[in-house]
Amino acid sequence: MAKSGGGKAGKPMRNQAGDLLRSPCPLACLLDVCGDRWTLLVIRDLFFGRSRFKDFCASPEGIPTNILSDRLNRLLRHGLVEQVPAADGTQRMAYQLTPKGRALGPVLEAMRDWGLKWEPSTRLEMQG
Amino acid sequence: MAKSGGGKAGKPMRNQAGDLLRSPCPLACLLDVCGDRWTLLVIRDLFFGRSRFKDFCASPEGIPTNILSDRLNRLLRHGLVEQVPAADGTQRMAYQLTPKGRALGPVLEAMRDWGLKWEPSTRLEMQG
DNA sequence: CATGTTGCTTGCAAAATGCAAGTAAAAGAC
DNA sequence: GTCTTTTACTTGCATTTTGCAAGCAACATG
Repeated sequence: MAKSGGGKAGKPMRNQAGDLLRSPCPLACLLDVCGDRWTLLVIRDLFFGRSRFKDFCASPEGIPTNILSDRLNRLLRHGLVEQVPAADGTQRMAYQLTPKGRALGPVLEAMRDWGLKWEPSTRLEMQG
Repeated sequence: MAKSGGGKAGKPMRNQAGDLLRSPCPLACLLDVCGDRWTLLVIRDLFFGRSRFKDFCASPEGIPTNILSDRLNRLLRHGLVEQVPAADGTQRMAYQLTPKGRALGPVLEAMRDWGLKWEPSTRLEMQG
């Protein structure tokens, strides 16, 4: 019997961060970056204009700080997020979406719309 | 100092499957159902017309069978997938999307479009 | 009935997660 | 400048999830 999984031939494909792809499927590739319970919530917060570590921590879901640190680094590595000097005049750095990260807008909108329609206990909050 | 995370008051909110919500955010709610590296690939396969356990196993990403079993049960529990008698005349059951599951179409499309645009090593395959 | 296929479950090692605590640089108060 | 607080993390560790291989029972096929 032929092996079912894995790329069948040629050189192994990699995403923009250099990680091996499970398959050439664009969906699978995105899931390797954002396929967990936290990453898209950080991206949501970035869309809401939040830009600092503490801001992400303050979101109602309560992401653990070690997870947040890991996810921000992954997003930096994959080029969805970049760091810039904070706008408040301090020495701190702020996180913001790159064009590649902002391009997830339609994904977040579609997911939000699904939730609002099919999970009645959800609602939009006044955040951002 | 006020606690940053968690629902602040009232009764705990739950999704349609009865699980506690991390927050009222529709995005967070969807991620509690589909927020991992495999679930949306199963849903993708269902959109492609695949309906049997072995079909999902045969996808190029190679989902482990215990994970597949767990994810199918979760999707059943949340009402995104249902089981019906298989169309091939045998005694077996087939999985198929409910309207709630099919409503994820726009999410998958947006994710696919993102991957095709921003991860050049991905492509649509002739599957389905 | 013998053999292969399908749809799982089980066992277990490895990895990821979640929580609390610790830390160091920067900012603000005095 | 010194003291205190805030910010942005890291570390340790217990718990949970994942991934792989194997096992197995119901069904299908010849």
